[in-house]
Amino acid sequence: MINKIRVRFAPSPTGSMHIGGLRTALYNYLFAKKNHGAFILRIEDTDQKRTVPGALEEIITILNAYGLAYDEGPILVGNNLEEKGNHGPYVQSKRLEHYKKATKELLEQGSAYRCFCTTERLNALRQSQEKQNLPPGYDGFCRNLPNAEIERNIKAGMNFVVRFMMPREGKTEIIDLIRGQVSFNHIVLEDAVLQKSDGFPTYHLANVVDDHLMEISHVIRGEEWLPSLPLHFLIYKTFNWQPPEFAHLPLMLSPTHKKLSKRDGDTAAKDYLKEYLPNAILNFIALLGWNPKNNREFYLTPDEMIEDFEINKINKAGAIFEVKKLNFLNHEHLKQYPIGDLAKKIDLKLDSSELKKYLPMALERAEKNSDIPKLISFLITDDIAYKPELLIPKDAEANITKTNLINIKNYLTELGPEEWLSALKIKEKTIKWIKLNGKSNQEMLWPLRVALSGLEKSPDVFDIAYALGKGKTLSRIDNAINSLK
RNA sequence: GCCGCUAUCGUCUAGUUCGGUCUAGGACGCCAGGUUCUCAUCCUGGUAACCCGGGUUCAAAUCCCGGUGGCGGUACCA
Repeated sequence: MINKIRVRFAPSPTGSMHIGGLRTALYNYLFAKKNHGAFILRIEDTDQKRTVPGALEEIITILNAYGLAYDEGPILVGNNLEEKGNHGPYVQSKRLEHYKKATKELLEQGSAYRCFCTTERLNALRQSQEKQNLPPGYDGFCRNLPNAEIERNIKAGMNFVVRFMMPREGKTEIIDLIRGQVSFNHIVLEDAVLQKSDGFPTYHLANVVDDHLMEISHVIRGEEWLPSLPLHFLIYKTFNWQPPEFAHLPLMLSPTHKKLSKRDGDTAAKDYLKEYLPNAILNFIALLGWNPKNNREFYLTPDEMIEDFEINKINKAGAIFEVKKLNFLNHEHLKQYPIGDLAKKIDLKLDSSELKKYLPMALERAEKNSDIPKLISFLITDDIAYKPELLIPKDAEANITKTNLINIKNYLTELGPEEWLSALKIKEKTIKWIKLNGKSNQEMLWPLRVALSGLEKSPDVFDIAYALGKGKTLSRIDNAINSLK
């Protein structure tokens, strides 16, 4: 029987969660759900110096905000950090004894060794290798120290790291779920540090030990880890552990083809929440590097992606993060978002009847969330400032326009309450009336629309009139008439 | 430099496993036309790509060889 599918998202709490990290989390989530497995959050904070206070809390908050629920990992209960799941703790700094034990075992079986080399020696070594164009890496100086010397050094209180005893020949070949077979010659691999002199493990050791202990079946992570894959694989082998399956995701690149960085705009997953709907962002980044067989482009929620998701349909090459498509997708998502929720999200202080009238006009046009308040502001304010000349249609004259507006006002005043019940009713009646008077839509409707909106470009004139209601409509026309000399 | 990964329209991609149905399809963007009082929506059409050079073959985006470009790694960071 096949073991249960278990995947993890394992960020470091070293700052704001990157949008690329969010995509890694998404793919892990989709893979887990697709296979009825577990999605686990693990925090990799083995580097004490780089750990940022509050970053862990932000990771949890962000994952929640995007709706990527995990089955196990640290959770926030109020302001308190707790955990769920029975493979914890899920924060690496609380798992030190596991790594210590692993290191000890490796040392005892001779698969790792203590290295007493100083930073100075290591730097000098690197420099000379660079000068000679040699492959960089540790030269194995401490690889075969006599036991007596090791004892002496330890007794003398010398600092040491623990290095992996990398085989000097052969190669490691691994099937990556996305890339197929990848292979690495051992000879160019160095004896990587497994345990730092402060007693903390490096990523390499901690990630292998934890993935094993947490029974992770598939490691889905960024391509930047591919070069250290053979090391990880060999560590599993050394322990005689069953290695998980691996999938290395392509990177997300900036429009300048570089790794996505601050210079290219927002990189933090939380920044996008300001301008875009979470599901629109997820829709966008999911398709950046993955595409379903059916070529579907629109997913209202991540859960709609689950059925279509196939990990081997993820692309190998890096994808450029082009925000134009995100704008388009956000527009599509906006149109389908429940109006009440949306009002809450962008903090619109309007009652529900106003929302029902106003929002559809904005949603037809908005790409970013912040476009919405801008698009309906002319409806809310009583102070619409515009140049009177704007009222006059192309090739028309001021006095005629003024007369037209007066006629429209009189006509609308007469219009009964049953016509004011919908934009469509107002429209049908008004279009007939204009025709009956031998006028063109342009000479009548343009001034009306500007009078009501104050804008050169705006939503449909009848939508506006209906949203404004009879009273406001008439008073805005009055203002327009008065502004024309 | 060394190691690894990678390469189809401006961008995201389909097609590459099993060579012909690909004068390379879709989406975004952009352009034009239609609908329309303006904008947006909607509809129609257009724009634009197989990294380069050899080879195999009746036939190559697809197979082989050799280049080149891009990205990643090269830490007691992850």
